[in-house]
Amino acid sequence: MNPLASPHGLTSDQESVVFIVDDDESVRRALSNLFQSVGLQVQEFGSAAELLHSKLPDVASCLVLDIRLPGLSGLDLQLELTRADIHIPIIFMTGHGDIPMSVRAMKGGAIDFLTKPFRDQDMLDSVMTAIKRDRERREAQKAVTGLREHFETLTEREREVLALVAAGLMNKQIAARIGVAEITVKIHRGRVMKKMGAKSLADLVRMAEMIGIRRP
Amino acid sequence: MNPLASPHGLTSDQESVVFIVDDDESVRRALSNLFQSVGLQVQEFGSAAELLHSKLPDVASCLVLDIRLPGLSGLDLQLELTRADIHIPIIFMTGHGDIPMSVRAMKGGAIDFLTKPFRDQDMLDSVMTAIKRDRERREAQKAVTGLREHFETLTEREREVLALVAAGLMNKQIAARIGVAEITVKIHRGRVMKKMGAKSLADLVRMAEMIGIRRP
DNA sequence: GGGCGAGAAACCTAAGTATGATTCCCCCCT
DNA sequence: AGGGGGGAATCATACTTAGGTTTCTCGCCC
Repeated sequence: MNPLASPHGLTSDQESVVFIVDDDESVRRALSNLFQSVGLQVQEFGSAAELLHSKLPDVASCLVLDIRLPGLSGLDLQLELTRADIHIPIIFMTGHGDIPMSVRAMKGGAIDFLTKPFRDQDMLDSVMTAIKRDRERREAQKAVTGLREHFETLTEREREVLALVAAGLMNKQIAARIGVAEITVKIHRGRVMKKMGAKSLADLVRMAEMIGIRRP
Repeated sequence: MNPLASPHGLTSDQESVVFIVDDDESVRRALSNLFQSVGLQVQEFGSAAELLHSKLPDVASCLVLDIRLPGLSGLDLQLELTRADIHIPIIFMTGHGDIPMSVRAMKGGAIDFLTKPFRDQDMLDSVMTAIKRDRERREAQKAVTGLREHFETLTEREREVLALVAAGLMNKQIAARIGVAEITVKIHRGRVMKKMGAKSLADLVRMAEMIGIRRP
């Protein structure tokens, strides 16, 4: 049997969690069962504050959120998370929502907005989509973060040289621009390549693009 | 007075059109007046088919679409346009919509989904956002298209060399890979630079990224 | 003192630019 | 049919410029 398959026969998405936020325990229980039945891990919260005060595991995940919550509403929570630069995909559900609410949620980047009662399969589809998106976002993020860490080890001069190299200037032009000898530029340049772990100039240019280095 | 300002005192967005699709002429008339009052150009259609059969001007624009239309519905039209790879921003309006409709529209990339009656200012805000987005999309598209045109002028060999150069290989490595002498690679490479209009290797690498050249 | 920036000298490799020549293939004209 | 032109690809030779490394030396500042 495929070791990646859950005991239920569906593939478990290697480390992924669904966070459920709903003040109704019976709803949480039902959703938990649903998600666990397909091999997903689950974590339950009774309010937005509860979720905000807990530290979320660093794995692909998504939020299943009731619009109406005690304290912060679901939409408020979405806004808070966005402001905190936490971009976990959100699936909203509601029994008494309206169109402006759903539009606001979707504009805010929500994956879906389900009206109760919804079909289990619809919820599962949305959760799977959300987790897939989160995994992709995390992978992209991880690459950029790694690059930024390398970038942090550069000295001011080296960053300056990196920017000019990535802009396509020749060593002698860079030297003239920053007022040093060409040989000095070569030395900085070599160190930049080593510190950034670039195996070629093409590599370095792509790295500069990824961490958003603007031409000076 | 600022030559970019319209006679109404609001800045006219240099060449931009709003396409209105609604089967109710009085609605179209009212919207036309609204948009023209802020210096926007307008084009009206009574049905989805009417719009699909007309050739749209090549300027920043957006669609204001009633959900309920004779023939193809607004959502159907959105789907058709997406399938035809036409990504003009869409603003929906409806008097009798529901949440699933709005969610479907937003998932499909709509800018907004307004319920009648809406405030004029809300519609104008959405239209401005939509046109701004379209202008940005067009500019990005134009750059890529220009690059692709240059790419089309390359011979097979030159494209091969371009891909390997962008991947960061040295001339001698490229030569070995494709089974020619290093000098030949240099010649191809020089021609690639000229034909693509790249002023530096960094330039060329970015171009390759933009037109989506995958490392072989 | 150690990290950082700057630089000199020497040396080597990589890249880029002619010039010329050959071959192959395709198309057009006589 | 035959001939010519031209684009494309290939390679050689020769030369110039750019890029990169190593070693060593200063000066500065914390």
